Amino acid sequence: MDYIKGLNDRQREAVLHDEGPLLVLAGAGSGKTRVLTHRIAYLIEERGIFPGNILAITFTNKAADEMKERAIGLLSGNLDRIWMGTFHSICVRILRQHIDRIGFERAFSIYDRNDQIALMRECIEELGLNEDRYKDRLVLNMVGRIKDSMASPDDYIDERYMDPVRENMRGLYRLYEKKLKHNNALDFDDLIKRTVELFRADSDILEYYQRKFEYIFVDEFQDTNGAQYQLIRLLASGHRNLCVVGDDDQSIFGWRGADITNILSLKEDFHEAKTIKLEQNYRSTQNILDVANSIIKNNNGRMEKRLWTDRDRGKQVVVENVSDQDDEARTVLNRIWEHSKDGHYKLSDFAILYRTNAQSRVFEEAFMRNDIPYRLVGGLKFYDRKEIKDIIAYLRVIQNPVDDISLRRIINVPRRGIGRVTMGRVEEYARGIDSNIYDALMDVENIPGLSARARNSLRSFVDMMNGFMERQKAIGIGEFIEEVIEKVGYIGELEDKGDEEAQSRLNNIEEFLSVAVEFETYNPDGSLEDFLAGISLLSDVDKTEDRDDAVTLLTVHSAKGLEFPVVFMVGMEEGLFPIIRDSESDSDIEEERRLCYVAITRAEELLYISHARVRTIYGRMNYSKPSRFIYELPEDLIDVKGELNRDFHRGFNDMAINPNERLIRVRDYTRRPMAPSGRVAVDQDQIKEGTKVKHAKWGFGIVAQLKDRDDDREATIIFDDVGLKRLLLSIAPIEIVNGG
DNA sequence: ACGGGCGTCTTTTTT
DNA sequence: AGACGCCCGT
Repeated sequence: MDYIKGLNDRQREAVLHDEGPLLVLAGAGSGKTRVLTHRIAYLIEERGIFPGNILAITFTNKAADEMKERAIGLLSGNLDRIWMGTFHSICVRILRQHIDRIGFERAFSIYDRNDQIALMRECIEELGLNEDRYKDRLVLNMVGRIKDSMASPDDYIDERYMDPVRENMRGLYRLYEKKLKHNNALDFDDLIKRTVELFRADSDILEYYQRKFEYIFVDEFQDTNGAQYQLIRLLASGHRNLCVVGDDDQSIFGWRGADITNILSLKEDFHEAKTIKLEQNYRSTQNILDVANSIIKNNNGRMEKRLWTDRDRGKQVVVENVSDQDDEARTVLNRIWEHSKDGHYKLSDFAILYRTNAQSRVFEEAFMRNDIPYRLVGGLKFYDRKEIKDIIAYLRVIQNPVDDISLRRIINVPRRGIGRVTMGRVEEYARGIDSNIYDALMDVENIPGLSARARNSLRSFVDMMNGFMERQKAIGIGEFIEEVIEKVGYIGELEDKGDEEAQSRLNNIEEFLSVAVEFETYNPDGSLEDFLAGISLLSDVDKTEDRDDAVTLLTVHSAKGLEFPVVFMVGMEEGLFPIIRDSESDSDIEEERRLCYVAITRAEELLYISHARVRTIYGRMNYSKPSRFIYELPEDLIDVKGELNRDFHRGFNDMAINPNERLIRVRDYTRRPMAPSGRVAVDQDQIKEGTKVKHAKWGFGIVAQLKDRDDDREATIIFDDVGLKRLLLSIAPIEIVNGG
């Protein structure tokens, strides 16, 4: 049949796999998308599976679209009914149907990182906690990780050892959850967690979906977290036709809760799973693959895999030593010029990969100066612009009036004379009637202490919003949004201002309108909720327009799953890539190395790696050494331009990583590998996140975060008196405090 | 209520 | 270096 034409043996085996669970370990560029699309087509055409009974989960919406398109190319029918999308969008789709079953309303808002921060700040303030000691982002990270693993705060924090700090942490978590509920809002983590909760709460709903999804596919399985795994496990436990595709070497989202041991869990929960390895690479030259292999082999506990290709050796990988970031940009531009002037490569064949978003700026400037079109993935995002966020906040309030975070954002934008004092009174009243701001506003005549002026402003604001809610039912989304922007006075204020910035804001609003119109065209029945959810669940890659012919600038994380004929890996300096927070500690080097591996394997034909001797960070000059990863490259395969001092870095070889670390690693978050014995100051096994400790100098504190170091563990501890500190457990003079 | 001036912190990576 | 929040003067 057509579905297996041109596939290698292993790929064919995966495509034709009969019933039951299947684990495809797919090396970079080994044609996994091909396997997925062909298998889907095969199931539909040959096995007569109805597309609506297939669920395929991808990492970005773009990947879903691509997969859909490619599968359609193999089919005679269409794929309209297939469920294909990201974890988050699939969950939203389910929750919009059934979330009332677990006490939310179907019009729930979806909170992004900024909304989360705003909400957490409220919590910290409301509990009267010291903002220096309880950093919103740190608390949020903790909360997020708890949610990712499906644990509740009470699972996480042991009742027997309560103390003020721990009590506060739990209080914050609880208040945060309460506020989300109060605002009828879900954060990103909730989208997954609440869906699992829904399934656990209502077996009828679960059974419905278990029966519906006869075949389930999960792409990029190595980057799923605990909650996502639970979701898959629940859904797949009926038909057990679960096909996951992943590569442990490309696991780069550990910091976000991704748990590579899900692969082990899968083998336990679906013990009959068949494993197929894809090792033939169709993307890169042999030189590039050798370079990639020579990097990744320095990691421990891998599932052994060795990429090979029958393609040519190709050109040598070039390592460039440049003086600073401007020199780096210049060098890259010259290379691009060199390779594109004879028409051999198009601009869209080039990609610049960096470790942190901040590095894009120099390149943007260089491209702009030289009039070279580029497209920037991530970074300063369109949807992060103030004016767009304001409009979205309006729409959210119209959709879900109890969303206080959004309401507070726009109640005085544009200026309506509703200031801090007025809002203080309104919110106090809202708390008094145990309700939301919007409810309070509906009751504006009864709010004490308002000036007549403020009362009038509030009244007309509510009237206006009520009007929108009615109006929304009557007309299409594009027209509706245009009306909102107009009536709200946003355009008027900007036009009055009339400077360059205001003009660019107006243009952005114009662009937002065309997004809405486009949405309406493609989704004639789409609701305002669908529109808003669609926007908030876009990944950076999704948000970036495919410009005709432009160089792509993006982080290595964003580049996952993409490929380019020519790749520039820039900023390959110790401390930046691998990134290291402070001079004392290195972060998880193995994940950094995997990141490096992902970057290298994006390249098809040419790969340039550059490192600068001087880099300006925070406006300060820093001398930097070449990345340790550069020294892991095989000498005979690289072409070094300029000096590379091999003695310089010899020290890194001594920092060998405990070879057993990977194997010891267990999937229970609370159990961690022991550090090597000999210089253990405290029984490390006893120390968990949440453990109360006493430090010789800094007194009492609570462990907020634990991280594995090379052969040690680093604890982030919040001390009662001195606040946040980072310590290595093997040498820190701390002891565990029992009781309360 | 609002805008300007000054001090602070930042940067890991993102659905 | 730049963004952001905070304080103060209008």
